[in-house]
Amino acid sequence: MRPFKIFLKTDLFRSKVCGGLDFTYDECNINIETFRYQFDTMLGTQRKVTIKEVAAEANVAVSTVSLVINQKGYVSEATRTRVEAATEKLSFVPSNAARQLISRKTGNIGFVTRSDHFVRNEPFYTQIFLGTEFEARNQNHYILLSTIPSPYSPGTDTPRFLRERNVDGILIAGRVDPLFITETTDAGIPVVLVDFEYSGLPAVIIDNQTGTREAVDYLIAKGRVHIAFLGAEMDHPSMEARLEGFRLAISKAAEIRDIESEILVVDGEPDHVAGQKLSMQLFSLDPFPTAVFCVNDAIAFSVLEMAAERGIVIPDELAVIGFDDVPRSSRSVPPLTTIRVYKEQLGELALRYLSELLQDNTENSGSFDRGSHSIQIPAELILRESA
Amino acid sequence: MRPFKIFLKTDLFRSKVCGGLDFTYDECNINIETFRYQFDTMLGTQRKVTIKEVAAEANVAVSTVSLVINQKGYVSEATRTRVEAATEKLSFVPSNAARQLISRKTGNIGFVTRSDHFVRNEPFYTQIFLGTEFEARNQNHYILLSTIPSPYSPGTDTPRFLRERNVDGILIAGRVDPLFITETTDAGIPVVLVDFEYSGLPAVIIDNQTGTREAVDYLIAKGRVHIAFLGAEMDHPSMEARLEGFRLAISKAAEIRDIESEILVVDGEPDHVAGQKLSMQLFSLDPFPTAVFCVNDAIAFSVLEMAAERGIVIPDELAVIGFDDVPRSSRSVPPLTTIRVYKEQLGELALRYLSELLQDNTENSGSFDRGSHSIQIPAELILRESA
DNA sequence: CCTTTATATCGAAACGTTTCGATATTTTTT
DNA sequence: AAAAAATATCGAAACGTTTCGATATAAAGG
Repeated sequence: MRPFKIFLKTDLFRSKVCGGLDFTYDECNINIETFRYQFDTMLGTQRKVTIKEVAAEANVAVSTVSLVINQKGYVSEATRTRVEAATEKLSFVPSNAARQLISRKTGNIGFVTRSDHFVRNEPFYTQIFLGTEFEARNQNHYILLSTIPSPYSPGTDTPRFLRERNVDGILIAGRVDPLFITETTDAGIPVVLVDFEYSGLPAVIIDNQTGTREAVDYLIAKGRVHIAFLGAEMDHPSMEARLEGFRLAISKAAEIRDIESEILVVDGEPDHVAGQKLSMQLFSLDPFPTAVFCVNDAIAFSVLEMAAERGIVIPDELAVIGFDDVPRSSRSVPPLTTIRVYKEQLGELALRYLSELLQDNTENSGSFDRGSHSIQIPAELILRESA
Repeated sequence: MRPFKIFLKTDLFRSKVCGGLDFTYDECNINIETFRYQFDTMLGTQRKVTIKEVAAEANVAVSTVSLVINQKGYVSEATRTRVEAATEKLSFVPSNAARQLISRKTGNIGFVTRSDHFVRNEPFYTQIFLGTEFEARNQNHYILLSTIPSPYSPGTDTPRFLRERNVDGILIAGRVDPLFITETTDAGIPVVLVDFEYSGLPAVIIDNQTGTREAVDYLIAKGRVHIAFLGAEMDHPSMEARLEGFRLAISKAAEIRDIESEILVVDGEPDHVAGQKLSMQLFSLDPFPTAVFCVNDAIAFSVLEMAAERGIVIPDELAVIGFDDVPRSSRSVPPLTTIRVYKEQLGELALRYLSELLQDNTENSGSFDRGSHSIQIPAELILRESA
């Protein structure tokens, strides 16, 4: 809009500069942004196109362009299409940095999980992560991933995005050191837990209890009477719920008594090591059970392996059911009957939940979080050949 | 520095406002940033502390604070300590958004891998990712992860960070659709490939050939004469290199002839499906080999399983060597002798390489990339019980 | 026909940094 | 002793957006 003048010292330079442009030196009465854009492209200096160039191209003010791309306020149909054409033509993409700066939001969401969880053999948390990543695209968020060590020391191990306040909210997947959780909530950063619960914070979890109950009901319906329970890390809320589900299912079945002697648990992570210990205990049980519910697939695999070594026929002599439905479950020998957890969906839901929380936060700022809920998502019994 | 005045309409408001502050209404001759800071904290409106407040606290200009925290230019020892104290006191963290805006850099690095690679059973690429994540902290970068589908369609599947130019560089892990690679290079974004090579682009790869040669040399040294090679996806540069290493090792051994009949390959990913096909072929070989080199651990596991079914004793009747050293290798039966790939290190190195590239790019902008190299990192033969 | 309301557009300020001269002081060189 | 160079500090402009009035026109209401 505003006309401008260029003062060039030599004729040579003058011809050089204006030679590549759409207008001559004499008629430099042109929008300065258009000039800069042309000048830069002529020199090969590819600057990012900004809202200013779009505005110049569409012959409107920058504020109008802003209104168009954010779909706010009043804009006439005519200018809207004009601006959109300009945006398209110059292939304009708004600068994230500038937006962050003015909106005082980062648009980033942190995803935190324990490093040992993340690299373990079965890609459980990896799949959850991918679920959040997928949903993040819809919600126009970026995910920053950070793993934390298991005994966590605040300050030292603090993820960079937390230290630099470079996230709007944080997703915590799986059990982590409570010190980390309090560190983030103390920092005033909204948090949603995934596959874990802690002190009433918003969480997205699996309906462990119902899932387990269905599985055990199935075993009972198939006429199995001696059903063992193999568990580990029983102070984990999910594990507690699974045991609870187990007890509930058993207690409903009139024909079964004396449960406790068939509930086997060990300390530590429910991994293959625990699985081996538990299998040993299982196979020395007397009377020998006809079915076993394992608290996760890793333990079930151990049972399968050890049964194969001892020549115990599955499922005829022993029915085995796991939990999680990791990819390997479908190709174990025999394929494992297990409870499917929709991991991607878990991640998706968690992100959407957090996203909503952030929305609410800004709309009525400082409002109390209205009775933070746990969202439960159902798990599904998948029948394969081990039960 | 600049004195200011506040005009408050009522006495009540006047007392309210100044009541919580360190100074009275009469002596409002104070730095305005200090006032705002105090005022905000009084109201409980926790604004992020900015460089301005630090400057006010340390009684210097904002530019001086900037010089101190970036360790640039001339700053006297006295003011430096004063500024550092202020920074510490107010626990100031520079705003990423503002920095990005002015520096025209995002500080982000994209990590791209195929989704099926990322969620596969063995956390190979997950570990590479964690390596880059680790190094990213040192280099003050954030990692944005995105997976892409295997037949990739540019435009539709384009990761958001690429579309929005929200990364300074991209790391591509494992084989991806060439269309994606050209899309990023066309966009002028520096890229480093990890565990894959393509058209002379900078890459960080494993020394596949030497690794394989060492393994086969070891088998030969142990007196194995009939050595088979099980491979898949042989158009992959890494696989080619492994086969080349195999051939080189064999050709050096005078006592071995007729290799080709013992080189078995199938198409498609080198996963357990390929492993089963290859194992079938292997076990129908005549004369039956005394050792087998598998192009990765997944295939080796299949061999192990099928050997167990057929009662073939490992390593006595058949020595088995894999490649990758995934976590499961140490607990297979028998534990797998394999070639260890330092996955975290691979990721670390790739990030450092990319980081250097970015540095160079800005320093002498527009310079040609001086003979882009592939960095090879050595693999190590790990002796366990299968060979 | 005048007043209010809705629609349309714009300019300028703000967000929180970094960097580029400008200026002032001290030290070194001639 | 004067000139040049090094040191120290500062103010202002810039980065690319969004948002807040202001202003102008068109439509609606009395």
